[in-house]
Amino acid sequence: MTAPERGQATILDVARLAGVSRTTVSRVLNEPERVTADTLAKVRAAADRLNFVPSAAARSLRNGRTGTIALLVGDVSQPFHGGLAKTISHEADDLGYSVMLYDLAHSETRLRRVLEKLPKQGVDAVVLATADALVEPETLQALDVLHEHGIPVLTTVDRDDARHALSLGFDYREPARAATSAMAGSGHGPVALLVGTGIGPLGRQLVAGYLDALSPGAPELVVETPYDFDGAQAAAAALLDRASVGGILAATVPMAIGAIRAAEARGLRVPDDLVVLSGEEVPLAAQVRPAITTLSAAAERNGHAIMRLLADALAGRDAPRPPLEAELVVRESFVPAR
Amino acid sequence: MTAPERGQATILDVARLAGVSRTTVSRVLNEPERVTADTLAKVRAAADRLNFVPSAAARSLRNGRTGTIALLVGDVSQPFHGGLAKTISHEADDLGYSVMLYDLAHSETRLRRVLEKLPKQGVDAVVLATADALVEPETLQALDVLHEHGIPVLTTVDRDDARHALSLGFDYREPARAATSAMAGSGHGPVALLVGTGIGPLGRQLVAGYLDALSPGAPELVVETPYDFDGAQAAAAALLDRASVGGILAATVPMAIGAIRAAEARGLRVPDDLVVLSGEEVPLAAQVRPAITTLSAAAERNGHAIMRLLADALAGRDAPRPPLEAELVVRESFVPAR
DNA sequence: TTGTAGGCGTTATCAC
DNA sequence: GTGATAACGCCTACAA
Repeated sequence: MTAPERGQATILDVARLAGVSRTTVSRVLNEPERVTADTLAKVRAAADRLNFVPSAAARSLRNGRTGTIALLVGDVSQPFHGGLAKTISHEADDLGYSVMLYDLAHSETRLRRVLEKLPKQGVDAVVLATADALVEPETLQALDVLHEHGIPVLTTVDRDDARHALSLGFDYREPARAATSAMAGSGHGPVALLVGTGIGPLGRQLVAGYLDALSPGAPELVVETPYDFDGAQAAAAALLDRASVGGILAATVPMAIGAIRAAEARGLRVPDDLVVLSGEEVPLAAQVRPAITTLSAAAERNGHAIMRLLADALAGRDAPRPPLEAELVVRESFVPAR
Repeated sequence: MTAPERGQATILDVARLAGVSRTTVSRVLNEPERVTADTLAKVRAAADRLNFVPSAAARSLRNGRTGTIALLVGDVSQPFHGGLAKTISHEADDLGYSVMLYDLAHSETRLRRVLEKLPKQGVDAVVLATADALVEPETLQALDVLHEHGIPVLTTVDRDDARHALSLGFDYREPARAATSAMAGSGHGPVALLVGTGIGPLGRQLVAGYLDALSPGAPELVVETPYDFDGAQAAAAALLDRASVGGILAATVPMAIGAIRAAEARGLRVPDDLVVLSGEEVPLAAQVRPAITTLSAAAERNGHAIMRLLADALAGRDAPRPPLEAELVVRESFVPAR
């Protein structure tokens, strides 16, 4: 009974029990083909018997990699982010990686604190899944530090503020233009845009596309609201009180729901009196009434694309950006004329 | 220019640049009070200049703890789990811990694979946030291994299947009984129960409470469905086709929404023809129409309670279970008579 | 107050 | 095909 001291059995315990050297045990773990079938069996048996599990700490100390990626997300409790987290968790698992989750609560302070502790945490890559703007110089500097440490950073939305970051190369400007234009063409009246406070990179694209679509003389109705139901509901209520609005393009599905509830509270029916469109596609959009017409990429597709990019980055390959295209998923809240 | 080789600067680089020993640098990091103000400044300056960050790998190899907790969740894209993940992420951060996220997709195979790799990943604690049943012996064995390694496991719902696991000590049986009874008393007709497939520990509590409330002769309408909107919608549709139902108690909010949509598709109005109640409280419940009346603890409260338990477990303290009480949040889908 | 030295568990290099 | 040995970066007795 070569009892391992207490707690973990180490590679040495296994070696002793199997009557071989540490090196051989290590080989069985990492290059089983370079070892005799006989010793292989012996070692495996010993490892099993001792419930041996190699120490991740020792391993990463030795070879520099941790097998971990960090997922920084604006707010996991929002449906799009939740779906993204789910997909990324699964795909990371397939790639043999684990995922560290950091919920930012849309706070740049929080983001900065996380970014600053990441190099020390030791992650192999970072996925930055937020549409929030990065304004503080310290945040950018923290990103630079990650880059210096050779840790790739991927973003789910194109952003010029995050230097060195890889992104999907997807631009919402044209989709937003087309959507705004279609809503304006539905004859309900002026179209408004609901974007997150601080207007991040995604918001800027939406605003640009929205402005592109505005016919001369049409009012510019761009409203900033917190990224959730409550914020959007309040903002939409205020908007509807002060302006005549026939269509609302909301960045997220919860924001679209908020806008719809605000409209309903004012006796407006969707889509009869007012049409509504969301910039993200999540299952929830089909589950509410009226079901929400959405635009562009779903969380799963985003997640897949990001993870492919990530796999390439981790393997040191040059990443060919998969073209992501926006499509309109027509439901009840807005049915474009055709 | 004491250039650190390439990549990371180590404690030794800092020591050299500051003209002190490694020990002193380490002390500056861990026991700053035991060091002269002068050397403290010198070392801090050097560390700053080199962008030094201590290696988490080396640290945990040395002292055995990783500063990481694993969060295993049935499906993060579901609102309750998303909210839980958010809360736990924030609280863990406050405690100085990082969170590894593992989405189980309600698959026990996945769960087992994760559990088996956890000791090797090196986490300080595990939060098991799923209501799914644990049936395979390998799963239980994997839990035992964690226990042997001294890694505490916390669950969000009381379960007798997970040996050694700490849980909140909250039982849904009585709340489920009261809710069923109230719905039955509303005079709409027989009450049905929608629970997740496989009926896990939470489901068993709901079923028990449901059965408690059934008056003699009332039909037992317990339906198992996947834990999401689609599954519940289909199950509710089938149920409504084969039985006369006046009330539905659904385990989750998405399931309740699915039931409501199925009812609507059959021309039934909620709550006029049919009342609906959900066993979990999430913001979404207030955002849909009809807004859903819910029962018992919210994700944040659960998250807080779990993290308090966790903090105690990690500190080796005996954990006093905070009493969690179920409350009814009355919205549109069911207004109890009073 | 500060420095010296040894070891945490693993893998890579080099011999045999 | 297998084994000895030296790191990886940090912490902590123990000594000075």
